[in-house]
Amino acid sequence: MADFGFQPTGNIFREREALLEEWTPDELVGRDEELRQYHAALQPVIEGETPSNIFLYGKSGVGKTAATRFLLELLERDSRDVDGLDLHTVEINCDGLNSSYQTAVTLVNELRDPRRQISNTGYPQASVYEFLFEELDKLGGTILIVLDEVDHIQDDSLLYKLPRARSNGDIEEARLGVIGISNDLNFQDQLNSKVRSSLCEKRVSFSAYNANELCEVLRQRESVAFEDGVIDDGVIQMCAAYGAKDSGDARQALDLLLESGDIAREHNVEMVTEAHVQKARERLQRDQIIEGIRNYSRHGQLVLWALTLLAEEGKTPARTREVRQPYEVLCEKEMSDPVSDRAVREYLSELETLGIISSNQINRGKGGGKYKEHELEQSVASVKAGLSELLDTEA
DNA sequence: TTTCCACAGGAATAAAGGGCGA
DNA sequence: TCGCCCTTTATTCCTGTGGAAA
Repeated sequence: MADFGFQPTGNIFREREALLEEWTPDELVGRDEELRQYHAALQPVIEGETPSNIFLYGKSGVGKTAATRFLLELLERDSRDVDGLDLHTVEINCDGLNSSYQTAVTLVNELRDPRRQISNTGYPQASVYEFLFEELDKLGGTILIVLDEVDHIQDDSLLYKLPRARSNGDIEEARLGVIGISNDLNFQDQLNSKVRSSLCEKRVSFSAYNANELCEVLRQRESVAFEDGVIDDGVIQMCAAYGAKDSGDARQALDLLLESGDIAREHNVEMVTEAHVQKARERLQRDQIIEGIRNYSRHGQLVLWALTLLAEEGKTPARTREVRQPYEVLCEKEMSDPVSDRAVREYLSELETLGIISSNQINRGKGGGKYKEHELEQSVASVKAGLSELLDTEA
């Protein structure tokens, strides 16, 4: 058997944490205008006034969450010097929370003692809101609630209630401000007009990073994260180019740099090269697929598997009914009944949202009709690797 | 200008499952 | 244990869409 003992290697990292999402830099690069607007929207807090509700929007990885953490840290620091200002911030990520109910439960548990947590089901909605307002009032002072990825909440109920809690008499002691963060640029339009006007009192739009800005961001982190001279020429540009291609996403570019460093360390080499970036990209794509469909129902995974088989045979883009044929064969092998056409359409639509496949609408007019064609957005090898890992673990 | 096609996707509804309080 | 209240996952039904063909 191989020797799995742990020995320190020649470490290329100085402070690896600087590439992680939770790390907040001393200075945010390339976000000056966004920070100026955001700062102005938070100003009432330090004046001791009721906070504005703020809505941040922009594609993923453009610095919305980082800017929030950066400014809230400063705000908390400076608020300590202001007499009579008692500031609290609560941050939750709504990814995986589909409803107002689940979000309210998460907020209650965030505010409560670990011994008094409530479960995710079983309570009437009104009781959960009652618990929430009770906890907020108990906390008192000025409370900023950050709802990251707020567009995942599929109903308006909580977003309607929170900004009105004080005027409706649900809370008496606390002053409440809601900061909603969304990757979905159309989210505001989908909101009920009353919710929109209260939740989006102040709006800050975050534009995508271009390749030059991404280079700046990566260099800033690289200088902290890595030892001097371990990054090969071209590695930063390559990560930035991939990030810019992925709609100006700094998070993906940073993940890519981190993974490249990890791969170099695994191979016990002293330099991170472009070859490591290539390898890291494949690994991240596979992980993205696994993460995206980990909690998917079996049929959702089979639909993706069916499209992958078609891609392997060079039969993509494929229309929905063409995906159905291999899907039914897979169901037969699994000895389970296939789901309806409607459900297959729903799965394909979700896979598109996850960025795992892309769908294109085709209209062939009279006699041909209108339909969608789907193809993989990631390489067949990555999808197969991701799917087999999931299907094997579940088997 | 109207017709037609092939779906897409919204809405209503059902079934199954889990936690809570009485 | 039972009824209630919530969830997720699915089905059925139905309307809307939009560009080529008639």
